[in-house]
Amino acid sequence: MRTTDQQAALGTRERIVRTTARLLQRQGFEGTGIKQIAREAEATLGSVYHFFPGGKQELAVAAIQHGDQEFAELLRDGLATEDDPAEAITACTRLLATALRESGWTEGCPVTATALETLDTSPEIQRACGAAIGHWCDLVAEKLRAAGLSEDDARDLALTIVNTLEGAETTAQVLHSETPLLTAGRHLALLVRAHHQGS
Amino acid sequence: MRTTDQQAALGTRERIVRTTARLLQRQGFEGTGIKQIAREAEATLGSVYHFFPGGKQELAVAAIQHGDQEFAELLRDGLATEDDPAEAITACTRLLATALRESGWTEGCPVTATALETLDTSPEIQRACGAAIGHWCDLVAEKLRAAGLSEDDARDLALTIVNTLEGAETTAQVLHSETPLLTAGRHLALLVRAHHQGS
DNA sequence: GTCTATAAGATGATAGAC
DNA sequence: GTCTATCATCTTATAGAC
Repeated sequence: MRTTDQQAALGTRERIVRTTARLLQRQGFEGTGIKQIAREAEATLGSVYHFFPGGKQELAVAAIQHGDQEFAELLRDGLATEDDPAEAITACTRLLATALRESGWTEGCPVTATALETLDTSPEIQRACGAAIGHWCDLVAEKLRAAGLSEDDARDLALTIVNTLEGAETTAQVLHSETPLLTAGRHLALLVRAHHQGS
Repeated sequence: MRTTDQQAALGTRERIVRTTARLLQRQGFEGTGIKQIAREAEATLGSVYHFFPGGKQELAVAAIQHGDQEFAELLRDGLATEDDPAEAITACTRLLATALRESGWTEGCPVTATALETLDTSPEIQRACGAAIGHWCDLVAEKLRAAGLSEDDARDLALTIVNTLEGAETTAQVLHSETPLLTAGRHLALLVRAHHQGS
C-alpha cells in the first residue's frame, strides 16, 4: 500500500497533521518547510493555512500533540504485554527498536528534535513537548505503582525510564542500530527490579 | 567579562567554530544561519567561507567535533572526582545540571539536535555525531573497567549511561529543571553498583 | 475548502576589491 | 585574510478567484 493510498481515506486536516509529525521526527522544525508538508500531505498551501491560520508554529504544536498520543499508544501496548513491570519496559524497548528499524531509522521520538530547536524561540512548542514527556512519564509511573512501588519511587523511576528511552532512541538513529535500545531494555529491567524487590 | 572580550584573544577560525558549536546546541543545524554565525563570532562572511570552503556542512562537522571534545572534557573531569564509579557518574550528572542551569537551559548536548535534523541529508555530520557518542562511551567504559567490570559489561553499561545522560539533558532543557539529570544520577549510580558488586 | 500567484524577506554561497 | 555587494533561490505567509 503506497503512502498515497494510505492517506486517501483521511481528512485533509488529519493528513496535514500526520505528515507534519512524521517530517518533524526526521528533519526537525526548521528543516521542514510548509510547502514540503503540503506536497507530501497531498494538500495545497491554501488548505494548510485554512486549517492552521497560526502558521507553522500552530501546525507544529498540533503535530507534537499527535506524536505525543502515538508514542503513548506504543507505550501502552508495550506496558500491557507483561504483568511484571521490568519485562514490560523491556518489551517497550523492543517495540521501539523494531519500529525504528522498519522506518529506516528515521521515525524516532516525535519531540526531541523540535524541542531542542525551539528552546529560545517558541514557548508554545516547548509547552507541548513538556506535556508530552509528562504524559509518557505518567503512563510508566502508573505501571510501576500498580506493581507496588511507592508514589515517589514510581514517579522518579518513570522519569529516568522515559529519558533513557529518548536518549537510546536518538543514538540508535545515529548509529543505525537496535543495540542502544535493546541494551537500555536490559539495564532498565535491572533498575526496575532493584526498586521492585526492595520496596 | 563580555562575550566580546572572551573571544578577543582567539583566532578567527576558533571563534567561528566555537560560536557555531554553541548555536547548534540551541537552534540545531537548519535553525542556525551562516550570517548569524559570522555576526556572533565577530567575523565576516568572507572569513567564514575562507576557513570553511565546504560551507555550512563542513562548518557543522568542525563544530560537532569541537563539542565532542568539550563534552569529553566535562566527562573526564566528572569521572576523575571520585574513585567509586557509581559516585563518579553521579558527579557527572551534577556537573551537567549546573552547567545547563547556568547557561539558561540552552547549552546542552552538542550533537543531539543537529544529528536528528540531518538524518536523511548529511552522512558526514552523522559520522561526526556517531564518533562523538563513541568517544564518550569509551571514556565511561574505561572508568568502569578500571573499577573491575568485565569488558562486555563496561561497554554495554557505558552505552546506557551516555544515552541516559543525553535523554535526561534534553528533558532538563525542555522543563527548565535540574531534576531529570539529578534523578538520572541516582538511578545510574544504582545501576553501576548492581554491576560492580555482582561482578 | 481548494487552488494559484505573489509579496516580502531570508538563505547559502560567490565574486572581486582591498 | 578581510570585507562588501550581490546572485539565485528558497522561505513563510497572504490575497483573492473559484
